[in-house]
Amino acid sequence: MSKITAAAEDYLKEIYTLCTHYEKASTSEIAARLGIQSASVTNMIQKLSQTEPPLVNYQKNLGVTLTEAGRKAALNIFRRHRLLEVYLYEKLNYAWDEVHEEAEKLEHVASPKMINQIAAVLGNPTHSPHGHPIPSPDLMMPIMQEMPLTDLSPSVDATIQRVRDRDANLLRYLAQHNLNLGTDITVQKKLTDGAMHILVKGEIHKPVRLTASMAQQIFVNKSPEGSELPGR
Amino acid sequence: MSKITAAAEDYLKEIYTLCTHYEKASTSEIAARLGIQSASVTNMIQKLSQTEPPLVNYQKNLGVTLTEAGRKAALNIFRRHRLLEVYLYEKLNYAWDEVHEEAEKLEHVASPKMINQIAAVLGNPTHSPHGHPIPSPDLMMPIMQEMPLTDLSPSVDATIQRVRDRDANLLRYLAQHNLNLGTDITVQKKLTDGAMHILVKGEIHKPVRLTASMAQQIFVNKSPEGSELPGR
DNA sequence: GCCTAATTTTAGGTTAACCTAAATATTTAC
DNA sequence: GTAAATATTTAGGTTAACCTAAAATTAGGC
Repeated sequence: MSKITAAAEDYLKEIYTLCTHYEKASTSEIAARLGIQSASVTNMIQKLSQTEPPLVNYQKNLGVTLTEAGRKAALNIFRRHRLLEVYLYEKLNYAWDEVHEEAEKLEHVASPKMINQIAAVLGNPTHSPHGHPIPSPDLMMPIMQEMPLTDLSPSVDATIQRVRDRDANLLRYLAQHNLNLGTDITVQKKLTDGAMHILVKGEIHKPVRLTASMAQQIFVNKSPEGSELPGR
Repeated sequence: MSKITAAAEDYLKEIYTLCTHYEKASTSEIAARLGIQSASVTNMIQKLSQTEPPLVNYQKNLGVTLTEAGRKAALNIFRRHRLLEVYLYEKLNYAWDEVHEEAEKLEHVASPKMINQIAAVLGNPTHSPHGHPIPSPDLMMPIMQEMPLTDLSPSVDATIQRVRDRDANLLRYLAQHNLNLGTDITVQKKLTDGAMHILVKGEIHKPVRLTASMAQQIFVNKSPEGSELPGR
């Protein structure tokens, strides 16, 4: 149980996210997402598979998955990261497009005590400012009830539940057009290339245009049943 | 003006403090205070003297001083460190013996924006929880009016103004005996080895014993003139 | 099924920040 | 003033985390 370095923590996070999507995380995908060369990834993965206990399952050319220890470590980092995001947003007046970058650095140095205090002061929030679930202190991940905005049919009422946090420009654009977490919306029109026009409920403004790649980063909840705002 | 690494920041802080005491900082003193080997210090100093602009003045075997750029950088780090300490103390319920260690890590990653927000939320404090002065945004260091407790004559009323922050055990001991910043005290008796007995004003408890090395880390203000509490 | 393309790994190199051991300066002590 | 003690620097080594280039493996196209 030696100390996990900041770099290793970044790998674990990416492997976690990739594995929720694809079963196994490939060397080149990890490299692309971390913005480094695949050779470096192979290298780190080999190290992570030789720690005691191992953090990843690795066999040459076959992709990586997390071990239970690796999964726990990853959940812990997500908890830290997302609590820090909420804290910056709620207590230090950060905008939601600014919190990710700062949390990315703080998560590697904040002590368990600091994370506990932050969670306590915030009242144990369950979701980040972008709607990502925050693992509980015993590392259980809250279940999200959501669908991709791209799957929402026109004229159906829905609420914005989650937005990916990597693209600060997107987050700024959404905030500018009043598309925030909890905002009720409808798809007015879908274009053939995947772009769409969105109507914000209760506003008479002209519709907000979203490109396909923007829409892909937004997740919603159909209104009738699930109209509660997540705790942020 | 390339980026100053975390390790370099630690060197600059130590060189700053040593230079306020001794004119020049010696390799071995820096090494002792950072808990590393002198050879490593020589190495880093040579690098710090070759940056553009140089951060330290260095000539073989003659000790180091900070350049103006180095001094500015050091003051900036002290500002960050001490603001973070106040923040942890005031907003996250840290005890004063816990803040130093946490701030030591956070200071290297907190962005200028974060430091600004923290300063604003706290109302621009001028002193750390241990009474150390916090450089202003334009890096002016508040002037301290204080004397070493070891210089205080028995029976003279004084107020605790500053305590060095490196020794968490000392800080805990002081807090346990109600010796906090702003506490009014008197020296009851000085022993020959430099130890002393302290009376806390307004308390009927038996005197608090301080060893010489403890007393050396405490700084006070004689009461008549300067009885204001520092802003913390 | 074979060949090309893409992916992954190996091999060797770089930088930052430490280390130890040995060499060189400097200071102190008598 | 010289020898012994102390301080500083040099030289060479280690580890973490990246890199590039080349070799090996796997996958896709027809």
